[in-house]
Amino acid sequence: MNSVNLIGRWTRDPEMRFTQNGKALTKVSIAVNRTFGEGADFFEVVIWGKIAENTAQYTKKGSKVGIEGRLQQETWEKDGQKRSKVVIVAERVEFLDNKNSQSNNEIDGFQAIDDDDDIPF
Amino acid sequence: MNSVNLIGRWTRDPEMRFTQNGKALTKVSIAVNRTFGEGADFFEVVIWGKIAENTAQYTKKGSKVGIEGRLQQETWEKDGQKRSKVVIVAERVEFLDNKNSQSNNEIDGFQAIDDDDDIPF
Amino acid sequence: MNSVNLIGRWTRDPEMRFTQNGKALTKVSIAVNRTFGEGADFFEVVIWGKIAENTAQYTKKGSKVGIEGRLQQETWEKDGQKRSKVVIVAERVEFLDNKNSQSNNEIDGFQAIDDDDDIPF
Amino acid sequence: MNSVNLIGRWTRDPEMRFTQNGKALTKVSIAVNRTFGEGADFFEVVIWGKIAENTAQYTKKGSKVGIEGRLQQETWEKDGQKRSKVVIVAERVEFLDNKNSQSNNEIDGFQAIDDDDDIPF
DNA sequence: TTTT
DNA sequence: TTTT
Repeated sequence: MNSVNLIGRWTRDPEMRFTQNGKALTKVSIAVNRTFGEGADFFEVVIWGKIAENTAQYTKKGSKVGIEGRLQQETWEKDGQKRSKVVIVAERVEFLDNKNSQSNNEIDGFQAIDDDDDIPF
Repeated sequence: MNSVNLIGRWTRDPEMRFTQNGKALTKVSIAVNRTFGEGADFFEVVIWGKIAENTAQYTKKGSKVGIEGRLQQETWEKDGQKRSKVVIVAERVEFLDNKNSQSNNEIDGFQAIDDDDDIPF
Repeated sequence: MNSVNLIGRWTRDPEMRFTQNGKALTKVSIAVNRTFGEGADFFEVVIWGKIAENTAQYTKKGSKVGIEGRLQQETWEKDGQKRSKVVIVAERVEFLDNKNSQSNNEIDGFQAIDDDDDIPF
Repeated sequence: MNSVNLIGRWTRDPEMRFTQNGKALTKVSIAVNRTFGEGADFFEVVIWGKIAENTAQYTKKGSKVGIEGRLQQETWEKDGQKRSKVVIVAERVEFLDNKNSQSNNEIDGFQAIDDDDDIPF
């Protein structure tokens, strides 16, 4: 079992690229406010596939999102030394902003929740 | 282990009362939209203590919230028959609405996320 | 967002059948012990596909499992009255028993954790 | 919202100390097997208070546990450079081993699940 | 209806 | 009984 749930805001614009296999990969980082008003924690988020594309297209720095995913340890070498860090692989991303939100029918794989009264859900 | 995380909207105004022990108890129900735009699921939510008071005071029918909690089975008797249902005991409630959101410093036990554009990211 | 994580034991043997579409569907219920030793909560669990088959094959009444999934509201009519209940749709099931545990290579879609003493930690 | 749920095994003995405030603090790391049998991810875990004491006393390297908690970013300076890493602050720890498991009445704050048939639950 |  |  490996399950993570967060609500926060992107601290920068999501950056999407396509891997050699043609799969979309978006990287972004999230600020999660602490419960008792003392600052935030910042985590790196990795998103694959259609959700990666939607996130890059419909959200930006400052966007509020809810994410469901799992923790992953990324490892690499630098100067002959093994390094590692923890990232969140998001398997679902939910737009929580007014401006950016879209209907579920328009954006595949997203669950948008709107605040505007004039949007025809 | 017993952990639940939801984002949705209250389907009615939260109803708060105080138990005989003087502890605040709020009951409300939440609509959680499904991932692929086909309707919603509706769950009952129970909240205790200071968070119960804040929820009753600062949210209402239609308010968007994120909740962390656990599943609980409530049992009772009706017409001599045992009945039971599943409710969510919310241990944290996060306001996700513009209108209702307050700073973490103002509302004890809540993590509010503002939609203002002046966030220092 | 709709995410549930539980650890508990099946209170009865998992019952599997195939739907008209040929998809495996397993129903079972789980007992989740409360944190402070005062009894348990009982929830219904629904599992689809290959995981449904594996659960039916490799677990039974009393088996200890960890499950990741989501809450779902089931509705039906009885005596002309609308009835509804909450079930957990398990998207991952992890075997936590010695006897039943199998390697990840043997059972597709499962993450088994063995109790053997020869783990290379 | 910031919620993490993991099942895995300690990769080393939990190390407990008391902070200047007299609060118990246990550090340990966990190996979480991946879903499809390809290795594991390793995360650092921090535990406070009574649960920290129980974890240090009743579990050891190789112990299987379920943890509920939250993600936290730890930051420090090294060689004048800001460094940071992600750790899991465990708010609940559930013993999943036969050998180590104890009844809920004996160990405060733990939910133990036994595999032995001869333990009088 | 309930697991250990 | 249901939110947007």
